[in-house]
Amino acid sequence: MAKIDEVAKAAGVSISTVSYALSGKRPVSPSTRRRIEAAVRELGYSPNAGARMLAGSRTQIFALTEPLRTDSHAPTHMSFVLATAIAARRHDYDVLLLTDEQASAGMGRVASSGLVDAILVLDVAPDDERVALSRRVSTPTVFIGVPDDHEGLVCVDLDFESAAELAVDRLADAGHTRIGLVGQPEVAYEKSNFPPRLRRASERRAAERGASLTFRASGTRTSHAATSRSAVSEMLASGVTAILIHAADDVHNAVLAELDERGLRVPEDISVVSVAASFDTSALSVPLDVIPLQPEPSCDLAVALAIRSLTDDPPLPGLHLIAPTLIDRGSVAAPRSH
Amino acid sequence: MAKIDEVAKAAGVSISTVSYALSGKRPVSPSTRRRIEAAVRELGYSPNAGARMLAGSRTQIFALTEPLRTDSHAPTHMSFVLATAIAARRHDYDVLLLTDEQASAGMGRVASSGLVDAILVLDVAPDDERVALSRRVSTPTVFIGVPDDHEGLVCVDLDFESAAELAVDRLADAGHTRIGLVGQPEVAYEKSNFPPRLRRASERRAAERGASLTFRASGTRTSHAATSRSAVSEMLASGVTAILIHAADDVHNAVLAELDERGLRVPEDISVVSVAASFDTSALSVPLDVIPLQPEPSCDLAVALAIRSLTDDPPLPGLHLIAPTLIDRGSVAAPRSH
DNA sequence: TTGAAAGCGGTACCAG
DNA sequence: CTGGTACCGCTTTCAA
Repeated sequence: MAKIDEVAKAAGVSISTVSYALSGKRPVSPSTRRRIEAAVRELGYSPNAGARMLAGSRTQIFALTEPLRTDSHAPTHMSFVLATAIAARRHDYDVLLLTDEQASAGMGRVASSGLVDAILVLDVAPDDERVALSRRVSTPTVFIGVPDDHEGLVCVDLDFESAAELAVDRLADAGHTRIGLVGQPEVAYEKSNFPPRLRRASERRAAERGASLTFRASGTRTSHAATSRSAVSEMLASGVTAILIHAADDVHNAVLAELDERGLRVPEDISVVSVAASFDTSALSVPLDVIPLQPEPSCDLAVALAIRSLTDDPPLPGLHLIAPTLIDRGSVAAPRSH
Repeated sequence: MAKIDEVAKAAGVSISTVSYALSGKRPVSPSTRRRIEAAVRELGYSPNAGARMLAGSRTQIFALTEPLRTDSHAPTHMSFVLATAIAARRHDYDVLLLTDEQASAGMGRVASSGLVDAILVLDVAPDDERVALSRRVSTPTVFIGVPDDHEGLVCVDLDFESAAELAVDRLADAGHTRIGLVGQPEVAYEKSNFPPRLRRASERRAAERGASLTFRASGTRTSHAATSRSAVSEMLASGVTAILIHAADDVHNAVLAELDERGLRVPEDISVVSVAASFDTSALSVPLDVIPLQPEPSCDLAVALAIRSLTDDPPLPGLHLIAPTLIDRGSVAAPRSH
């Protein structure tokens, strides 16, 4: 709770010198710098946040808006929140949590009160109402996810289209012509932005490669296991030789359990690839080839863009997509010739 | 981005009158108040956060510290974070997320920079390092959870001891003398504060009621299902007629699946009670009697205490425990006489 | 019931 | 390389 003038006195310098020594915005001789640093340490000085905001016009705070949708996968969601907070801290930013109260009023509030320097938008819906809001406020906004109408917005995300193509190609290259896609719960295809993107791109690519693609959603939250197992049954019955999974870990477990129960080995009898999984697929009963969905790259980039949008060289609006990578764990092989 | 002096001019009053009209800390005549409110609306005025902090010395921000422990149950954790944020907003407070970077340095930082008015501590460990920190800083701190050494701290939590007693009594009253407790994963008994509290209290109460209590942890995150099912098997083998579950939803499912597979009906053949569940037990295949662990009461109280600790009548240090309630869903009956 | 003005604790410009 | 000081925008005493 010491103030800057006390530090100045203790170090025998002026207030401005202390300020500059701390911000580094002006050269300070090594000797005075040392004295100042010593004084800072002695007094446990830490600049007052409010004063800094007022004088500086940088708050060092980002808002993170997240709708409290009950259907979004909590562990995945949390990992994005954490990754964002950590990325922000690396750049000396704190994160203010906005849980989308009444119609994202929070966004307007923090923007117009100058509480935050930028806004990060998480868990984006296809028709997200925060899109309109972000266009109204002057506070720079970065979307982590891609809404349908993203004109003029800065959006960061995994390139789900490429991820889908990569996955389909992987199977097609191995010779598969009948592919099954076990997807997210139905609701995710309406409320979330990336499941439809991944599904459409998979279907498109499969067609391009001359393969058939059978899609099945993975039921509701409580019926994951049962729904996914019956989806697998149907797929097998229709001659599918390879399965793509875009779903939570429990669905993966259910699919693998079903295959196991039928005595089907991976990859000898059937190939399996996990797309955009946000958990560790090597911990499954059968390690799966995966194109991981990692929070870090997206969140790091989002933070970087937010910071850059505070400079005189702001990022261009548009999609900043992260290239997917495929991790080979040996769960893909050529289809059984029969 | 309008400023207070513009509002004052527009309303034809002084700056101070605008300030008072908005804060309500001084009577303002209805007519001027109306003019001011109109001006505020016209200009879209919203007081600058930094200036307010500096002049007022209230930031209207709470810090929420959460360690990024990988073993804590994400959905439960998130529901506490959300409940806290919502409770805070109801009192015009925003929440700053501190993800326990290097040794809770964040707590010290936000405290000494005066960025927040109070600190809320989540996901408390028995030997939480944040306890020592909270004693060092002058910023009021409220723990949601009870660390081993909680002297002088303000702690809020469900009364897990009473919850355990309530659950055991429920079964004992029905005539059960052999009770099984399917608990959390092992790690939770070291890293988290409430599982041991619940376990100890259950054992104590069972002893008081002349019943035996067999405890089994529910394995690691990935082996929930298998471990819990074998736990149930062993318990049944040792003559248990009632099961207490203190675990996540998948463990509940596993236990019920195991019972079902053995042809045991609830409650005719075996009684089951869920303790401190943070999900809806009525959605299980068999609706279970439950003593719910709800985030809202704890988080609301924590926020209320934080606010009160900013007044001249701060809350007394100590445990603020929330009384548990039992919801009867018909999963308990008298043991089968054989 | 209202106004004037002194801070709150920094930042950054203008001098030296 | 260092000092003096005018703000930043609001809250709150002190006066009227």
